[in-house]
Amino acid sequence: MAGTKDRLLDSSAELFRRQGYAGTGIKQILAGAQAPFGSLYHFFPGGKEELGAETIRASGRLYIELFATIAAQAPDVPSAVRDFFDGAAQTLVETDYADACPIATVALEVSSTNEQLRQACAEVFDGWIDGATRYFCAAGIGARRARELALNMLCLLEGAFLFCRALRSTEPLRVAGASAVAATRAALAGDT
Amino acid sequence: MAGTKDRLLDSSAELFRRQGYAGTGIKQILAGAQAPFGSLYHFFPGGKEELGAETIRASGRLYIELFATIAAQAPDVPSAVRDFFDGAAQTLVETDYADACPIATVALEVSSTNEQLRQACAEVFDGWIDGATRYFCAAGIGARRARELALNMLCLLEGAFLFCRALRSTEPLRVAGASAVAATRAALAGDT
DNA sequence: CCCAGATTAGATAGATCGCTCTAGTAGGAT
DNA sequence: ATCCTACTAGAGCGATCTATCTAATCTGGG
Repeated sequence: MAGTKDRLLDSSAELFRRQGYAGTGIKQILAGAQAPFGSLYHFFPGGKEELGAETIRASGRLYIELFATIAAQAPDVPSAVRDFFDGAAQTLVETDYADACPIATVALEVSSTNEQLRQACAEVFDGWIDGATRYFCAAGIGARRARELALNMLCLLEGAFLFCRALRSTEPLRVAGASAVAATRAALAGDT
Repeated sequence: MAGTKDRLLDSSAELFRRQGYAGTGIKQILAGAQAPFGSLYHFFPGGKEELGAETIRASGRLYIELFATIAAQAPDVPSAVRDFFDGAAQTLVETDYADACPIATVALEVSSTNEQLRQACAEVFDGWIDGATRYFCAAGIGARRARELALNMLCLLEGAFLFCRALRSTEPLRVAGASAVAATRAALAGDT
């Protein structure tokens, strides 16, 4: 069995992405992790807020790794983008439209209410944007164009997640994915 | 002074978009509306949930009207899209990155936890997608293409809102807006 | 003027919140 | 064997949550 600290992070990550930060109680996190009350404050003396910040950063790292794994298996860059969107749609259906972006729900909740958590989200998002930009740069796209493509892809993905979850449909993700793939191809072809 | 019911809806709309549904307390809503406790349960016997559902629908209607107002003043369709994104960025800066999408925060929170509120969000989103699709159709874009364009524009907008708020930057909105305008032009030109 | 319905006003109930506290156990180092 | 640190365990605190309740106060029609 994984260590208690990891179980706490896993439990809170799953609950935060589904019902947000404010909507998730400490006791619910502990029940999910099968951990006693004392353990939480042993590993996270800062309480819920510290657990939240660490959960956000850990979830962000995991999501980068997911993209890297998919990209490594794809034959080319547009295929990687397509596979990433397809995989997201599949996960969405498999989890009854619960598991989309690991931190978007929390990010919107805390952006205007909790500076520490907002910064954790900002760090994760910056890492995603930089990572995607470098990935596109490595494929031969110019730096400026690569960053725009990265931002467009991520905006399309996050927006589609929002609509898919509320509408209980994968249509937004399919349309946005097709658009992201087309934009990637255009950038690779050097179109202005 | 506006009626108490409207003040309650306005107050909750402002608070929900900034800190979400679970993160907003009834007392906070009442303080914002300068209304007594009894009034809330007089106008909304269903309590917080009924107020939430009505707030979501009212906010959704207002946002459609905002787009219609901007579109009516724009000389052509791409300009309307551009002005909408520009206006969103301006509002974001003016409100210290607080006022973005009126219901996205709530939508992500409730999509997996509260079926009644999820449905209210779904209705609003459906209305936005249909409205934008009809707008693009009226400009001469084929029905299927118009719906894809509408979804892409809305996904870009919502995703950009998320990143802008967390990163405290308008860059995502500017990049996404440029992309939406380009997609609109391409659709109008009949490109495949 | 008076009555009835609409609305205001806020005390309070009962549950749940995040968190602190003390006490206990497990396991390795010496 | 003992001791020390790491961790487990959960009772309980004060605060806050949503919601209910009763009473007071408007306001328009007869």
